[in-house]
Formats: sequence, structure tokens, C-alpha cells
Amino acid sequence: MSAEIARAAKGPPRKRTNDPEGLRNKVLDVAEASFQARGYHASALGELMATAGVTGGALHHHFPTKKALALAVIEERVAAALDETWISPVRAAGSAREGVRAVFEAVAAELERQGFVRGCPLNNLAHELSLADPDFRLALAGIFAGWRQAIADKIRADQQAGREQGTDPERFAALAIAAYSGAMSMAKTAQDASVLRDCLAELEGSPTPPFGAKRRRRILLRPGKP
Amino acid sequence: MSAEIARAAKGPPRKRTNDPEGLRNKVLDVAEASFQARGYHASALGELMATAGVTGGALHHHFPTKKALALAVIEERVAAALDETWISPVRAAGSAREGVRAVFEAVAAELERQGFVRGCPLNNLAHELSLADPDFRLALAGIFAGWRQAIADKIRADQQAGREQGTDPERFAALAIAAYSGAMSMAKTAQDASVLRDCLAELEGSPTPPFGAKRRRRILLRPGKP
DNA sequence: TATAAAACAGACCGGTTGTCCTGTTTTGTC
DNA sequence: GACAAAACAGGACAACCGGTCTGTTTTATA
Repeated sequence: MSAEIARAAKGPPRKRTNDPEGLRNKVLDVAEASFQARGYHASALGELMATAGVTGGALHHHFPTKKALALAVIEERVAAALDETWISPVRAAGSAREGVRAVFEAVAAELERQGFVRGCPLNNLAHELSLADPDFRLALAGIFAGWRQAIADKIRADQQAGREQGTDPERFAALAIAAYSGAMSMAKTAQDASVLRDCLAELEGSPTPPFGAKRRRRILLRPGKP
Repeated sequence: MSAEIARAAKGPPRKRTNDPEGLRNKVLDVAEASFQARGYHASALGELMATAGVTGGALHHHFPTKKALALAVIEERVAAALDETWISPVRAAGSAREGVRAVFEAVAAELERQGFVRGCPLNNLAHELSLADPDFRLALAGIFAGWRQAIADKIRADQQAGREQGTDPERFAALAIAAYSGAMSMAKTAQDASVLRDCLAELEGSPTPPFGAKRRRRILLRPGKP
């Protein structure tokens, strides 16, 4: 038994410091990671409490039900993650196509660096929860809609600058998101991020690589066991 | 209480007819539907047994564990469903692009007819189970690989006939699958199949529809409650 | 028809899960 | 400092889940 635990167990009743926001964030952190790694149904609140170092009373005070916790993860964390990885970079890019390309490459590079593909948080939860509960579905659909609109808006901005005249903004956004989502699904299942680059290359219509050129095969599968 | 139940409950010990294959198929039917509608973890074996009209002993005889049942669903049913909806039509089509287009349209039409989007069986399970268990992941990855190879092979056949000279078979297949998977994910979350047509149109580079043309919005959401 | 194996019936159990409930402590407010 | 509300502690519990177990019936084989 570690000294810390022993002290906590045998020491005199220590002072407690209330930090509702901090505790809430800690729970959200652990829940986000657990939902991403194991999914909603496979995540047990007991283990979540133990990992976060939170008691049942505290958890129930901030999130009355498991559903409420998941809804908070979706609306706060998943949406924010998508903003950071997709929406902001696309907005900041020189054009919509450049933005999409940059995101694809950045994600592929990050996955190869990590050596493990956990999949897209939004798609992971969307698949598991869309049919399970209307509230889940609506929350997830809203995030998808915002994603699509951000890309479509970027195309429209390009068009106002005289570019992308032959492009339909909504269609382009739909395909970009679908290609990314589907590629992540394949990458997660195969534990190989190279399919992201394949999809990007085909999406951009880049020339076929010379015959006989070895296709780099990134062997991943180095499960991060914390 | 229905007459049937009363008879079954009070009548003399009736004859039993062993039908291992039929019973196995019935269980597989119900499991496939339940996994598709609710996912693996949310599917309880108890309800599955009740729906299929099968006792615990019989279920355990054919499928020792829940995992074994899921593996059978994946290897037999999910693979077969993909063969029927994707691989066979693509092989039978005049070209790879025609095949992909036909599948997209057929699925979109079917979804609109059904009035409900349950999502792609393969992707549904892939998202939930890929990280949960290596056996699941390998089985699912194999199906993805076969899917991709079938499309790539069709491109190669086109190339031997003098077409698609500038197309990379593997990349084309990857994007076709990713676009479909991702579009199904969005369609399932939004309960709107129109995104499938959007992705197909963009994938084929079809001309932008005239400005002001109403985008047909298929309102779905007619959950099949059996 | 004898017999062994396969097919099936149905109860049982240990473990887990999400939620609830009753207290206690901290914190903001007058 | 009084006091009410918020924040937190921690146990209890009922429902449920998946797996196991024993026993019975059917079926294939000889």
C-alpha cells in the first residue's frame, strides 16, 4: 500500500477543498477518454469514478445520470475537439481545399506518431448512440451539421474570391466529411493510417504513382496502455 | 393470455423436433438485427433468447459465449450482406465507376423507401468492436480488405479493357468505401439519406445544380417498431 | 433395438451496473 | 456567526447480465 493511500486512509479527517468546476472537468476528461477508447455502453461508471478519483456522490451531483454525462461529453468535449482539429484549421486555411488537405495530413501524421488509431470521437459515438436515444442523436447531428457548414462556408468564401466556381459547397463539404469519417473508420479497424493518405490523394485527383513504387505500409498497433 | 401460449404452457409434453441448423440461423437472424439496431454491448442475450424463442441451453450449445455469437454474425452475416449489396453488384456492373454509382443509388433509394437509416452493419460493428477485442478487429478488417480488393480488382479489369488508365485502383477503392461509410454515418445520425446522393454527385464530379434549385430534403424518421 | 452423441430445456449463480439515499462538510450570504 | 444552499462522501440496493450446470429428449449409427 502506497504511503499516499495509507495517509489518506489512516490520517485524521483532512480538510476538503470544494472545486466543483475542477471536479467536473476531471470527470469529463476521464469520461471523454473512456468513451473514446471503449465506447459508451462498455464504460462503467464505477471504473470511471476510480480513475477520476471521484466519489459516487460527487459524480451524481454533477451528472445525475450516465446519459447526462454522455450528453455533456458530446456537447462540450466532442464538439470542441472537432473545432480544434477541423473547423478552426479550415477557417484559417488559404482555401477550403487547402484546409481539408492540411487536416487530412495533420491527422495522418499524428496517428502515425501515436502509433495507434482510436478513431474519430464524433463518429465513434454517433455509431453507437444515434439509434439509442433521440437526445443523443440530435446532439450528434448538430455537430455534424456545424462541421459541414464550416466547410461549405469556406467554399463560398473561395467563390466570392473568384475560385471554385464549379463547386457545390454543400456537396463538397459532404464528401470531405464522409471521406474523412470513412477513412478513419477503416484506419481504426485496420490500425493503419495510410488509408487516410490514399483517400486524400484520390480526393485531390493526384497522379497515379509510378508502377512498381512500393506503397508504404505503416504497421501500427502499439496500444497505449496507461 | 393467447390460446397458443396457454396450450404451450398447459398442454401435455409435446414432441420436440431437433433442427440445429434452423435454430442456429434463427439465432443468427435475431442477433444480426439486434446488433444492427442496438449494437453489441446494448444487446442482451436474455432478450435475444426471448425474441428468437430459444432457451439458454440451446443458445449455449451453438454459441458458447456472446463473443462467439458476434464473431459468427460478423463472419457469416455481415460479410454476406456486404457481398450482396456491394461486391456482387460491382462485379456485375459494366465498370467500376458504374458499379459504385449503382450501389450508392440503390442504397439511397432503399433507405428512402424504408424511411429509416440503420447504418452500415460493418461500420456499426467496426466502430464498437475494433478496439474492444483483437479477434473482432481482425475479422472486421478482413471484410474491409475484401471489399476494397473487389473494387480495386474491378478497376484493374477496366484498365485491361483500356479504360481508367489514370486511376490508381487501391486509392479509388479506398475513397469509394470511405465516402460510402462516412455518408452512411452522417445519414444515420441525421436520419436523412440525401447525403448519400450528395457524396455520389461530388464523387463523380457532376455539374453544380442551377442556383436556386430546391435541394430535396428527405425527412425520414419512421422508426420501425416491430 | 441398444447406445452414444448431439440437441435442447431450464434453473441457478456470482458479479456488475446504474441509481438512489442519507449524512456530512464546505461555501456563500446576510 | 447564523443559516441555507451547494458540494461532496459513501454505502445500499434492486435489476440485470453472461455464463455454468444438470438433466432430458431427440437422433444417428450399428
